[in-house]
Amino acid sequence: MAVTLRDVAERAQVSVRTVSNVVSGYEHVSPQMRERVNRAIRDMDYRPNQVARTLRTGRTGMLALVVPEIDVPYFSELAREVIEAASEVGYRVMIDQTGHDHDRERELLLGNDRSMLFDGMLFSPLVTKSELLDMHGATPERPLVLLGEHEFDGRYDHVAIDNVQAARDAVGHLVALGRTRIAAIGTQPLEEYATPLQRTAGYERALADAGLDRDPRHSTPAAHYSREDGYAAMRRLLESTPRPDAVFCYSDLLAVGAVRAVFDAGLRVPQDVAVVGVDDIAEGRYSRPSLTTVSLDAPLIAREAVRLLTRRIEHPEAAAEEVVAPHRLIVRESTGG
Amino acid sequence: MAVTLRDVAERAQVSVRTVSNVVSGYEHVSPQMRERVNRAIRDMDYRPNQVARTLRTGRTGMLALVVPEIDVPYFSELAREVIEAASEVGYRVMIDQTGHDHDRERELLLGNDRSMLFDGMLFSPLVTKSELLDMHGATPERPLVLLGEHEFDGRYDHVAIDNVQAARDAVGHLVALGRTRIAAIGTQPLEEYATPLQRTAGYERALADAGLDRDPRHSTPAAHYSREDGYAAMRRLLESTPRPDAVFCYSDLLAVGAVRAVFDAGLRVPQDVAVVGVDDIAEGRYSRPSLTTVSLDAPLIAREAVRLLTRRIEHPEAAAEEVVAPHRLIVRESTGG
DNA sequence: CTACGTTTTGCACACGATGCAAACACGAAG
DNA sequence: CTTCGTGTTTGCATCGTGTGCAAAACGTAG
Repeated sequence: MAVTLRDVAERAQVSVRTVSNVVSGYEHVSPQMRERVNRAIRDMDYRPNQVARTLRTGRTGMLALVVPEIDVPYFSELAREVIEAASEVGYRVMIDQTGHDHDRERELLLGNDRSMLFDGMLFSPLVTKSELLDMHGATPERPLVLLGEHEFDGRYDHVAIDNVQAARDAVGHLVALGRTRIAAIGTQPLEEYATPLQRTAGYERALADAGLDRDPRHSTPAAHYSREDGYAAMRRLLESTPRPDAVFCYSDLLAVGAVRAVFDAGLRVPQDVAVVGVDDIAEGRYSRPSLTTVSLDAPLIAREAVRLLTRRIEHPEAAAEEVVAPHRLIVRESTGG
Repeated sequence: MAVTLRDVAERAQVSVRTVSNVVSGYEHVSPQMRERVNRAIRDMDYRPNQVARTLRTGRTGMLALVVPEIDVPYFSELAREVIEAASEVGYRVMIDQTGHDHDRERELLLGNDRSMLFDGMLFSPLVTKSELLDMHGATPERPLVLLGEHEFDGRYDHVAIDNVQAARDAVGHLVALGRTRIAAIGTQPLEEYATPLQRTAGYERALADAGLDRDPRHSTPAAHYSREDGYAAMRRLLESTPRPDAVFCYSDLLAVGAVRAVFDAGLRVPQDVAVVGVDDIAEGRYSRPSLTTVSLDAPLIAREAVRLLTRRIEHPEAAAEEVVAPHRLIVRESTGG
C-alpha cells in the first residue's frame, strides 16, 4: 500500500493537519516543524495521491488534446509544443485521435467533462458544425478551446488561422512567378469542412485578383490531406489539358505527394509545375526540392491555446477570446526560391 | 455542480447502491428497477465521475507514454498505434517528452507511480542504465514496459528490437550491392546508449563478415537522430578521403538529412552514395529518392507493448516477458531498388 | 501574572463511487 | 404455517486529501 498523509503524520508525531499544511505550503508553520515533517516525508518517500487530491479540489492537472491523427506531422509538431507549453504551467497532456470519424469526434466532445480525468480540452475539429458545439460544446463545466478554424463569431475560445489570407498569399506568390494555370489540391468532396472552404475561397480570390480564369477541373479534392491523396490528386491533374503549371496544396503533406507525382510523370518541380503547401512541417525543409509553404507558427498556436484553456479553467465565466495566429510565406525550391 | 449518484438515487427513489449497481452492470437487478434508474440517469444526464471511481478502485484507465520527442516521426507513428491499441482495450494515453534530458527521464521514471493519474508507463528510454531502472523502475506499484532496447535479461517487461541483426541486414544489403566504403551515421559521441551501440556492433559485424576494412573516420556521431544531424554528419563524411560510397544511417531521419547533403554537394543517391536508414517512416516512402530502410513494424510493437503493460497492471507479480519485434529490409530507390 | 498573537491540533465533513455483508422480499418446499 | 433459498435491495465503511472551525498549546511582551 502506498504511503499516505496519515502515515507521515504518525511517523513525524504530528497531526495529519500539520503535514497537510506543510505539503501545501501553508505559511504559519515553524521552521523546525517544517523540517521535521519534511524529513518524515523524505524518509517514507511520501508522494501525495494525485487522485484523492483531484477528487477534493476538482483539478486533475491534465489537458486533453484531440486531433484527427497524431502521426500527421502538423499535429505531432503541434502536440510537441502543446505538451511543452502545458508542462511550463504545470499541466500534462493526454492525446486522443478522431481518425476522421465524425461519430468519434462527437463522442470525444461529449466526453469533455469535468467528471473525466482532465480539466479541459484542446480540440482540432474536422467538423465544425455549430449545432454540434452548441449542444455539447463549451460550458463552464466543459472548458474547450478550438484550434484552426475561423468562423465562430466569438462564442468559443479559439486559436484561429486566417485561412483565406494564407491561401491568397500562397496563390499570390504563384501568380507573381508568372504562373497562369494554377490548380488547387485539397477541396473536400462531400462534407463542408471549414478549413478547405476557406482555403478554396482564398485561392479563388487570388485568381480573381490576378485576372486569371478558374478552371473547375483544377480544383481537386483530397479526403485526408495525406501524401497518398496528394499523389493521387496530382496524377489526375497531370492528365488534364491544359496541364497546370502550378499547384496550391492545402497542406504540406499533400504537397509532398504532389511533388512525387510530378517527378514520377517525368516532369520537374518547379520548372514544369511549381508547388506550394501550407503548414511548414520539418519534412518540407529537407525534401527535394524543399517546399515553399505558408508557415503557421505552431509554437505560438500551442502557447496561445494552452493559455486560453488554462484561463478558461480558472475563469469559467470569462468572455470567449479569439486569437488569430500569424502566418507567413516561406519561399523555397519548389517554387524556384 | 455535476449530477452524482446520490442525485440520481433521490430522483429514482432508490438507494445509491442500487444506482451504482445499474451503472456498473450488476446482474441481479430487476428489469423494472433497471428501467426506473436508467430513466432517471437519462433525465438528469448523469455521467459517472471518473476521478471518484479511480479513488475507490485504484484504476484510472490511463497509460503514460514517454518518448524523447513526439514530433519525431518514428515516435509519432508509434504513438498513433499505441493510442489505438490502448483504446481497443479501454485505455487512454497521456504523453510526455524527455527531450533528450537525462534528469527529465529520471524524473518521469520516478513519477511512474500508482498515486498518479495513470496505471502504468510505456517508456522509450535514452538512458538504459540498469541501476536507474533498478532504483526507480518496475515494481508491483509501478507497472512499466520498456520499448526498443535489448539488454535487460528478463527483469523487465520489454518490447525489443534485434538492433544488431537489423544493422547487419542493412549493411549486408549495401555489401551485396558491391559497395566497399560503407560509412555509418549515428554513433553516440559521449554517452553509451544501447541502441547506437547495438547498431554499431551490427555494422562492424557486417563489415567483418564481408571482409571489408572498417575506416574509423567513417563512423560518424549524431546526437539526436534528426535531419539536421544527418545532414551535418554526411557533410563531414563527404570531406573524407576516400569518400564513402554507401552510408548506413541509424534512423530514417538521419538518412533524410544525409540524402539532402549528398545532393547539395553535387553528388547523387544512390549512384555516388547509397543510403539506407532504419524505422520505415512514411516520409521515406515519398522522398526523392525513396528510402531503403529497415522496417520495424510499429503497429506490432505498440500492440505488444500495450498488451504487456495491461497484463502487468492486472497481474503485478507475473514474470517479466520480453517480446522481440520482427524487422525486415525494404529496398527502395536510395540504394537503387 | 495577564493578555495577546502565533502554531498546532482535533474533529467533522466533503469529494463520488464501490466492496462487503446484512436485510429484505417472495415463492417453493416441507 | 414455517423454513429455506434465491434473488434484490440497502446501509455502512472506505479510498486519501483538503478545508473550515474552534480550541488548545505555546511564546512573548506588557
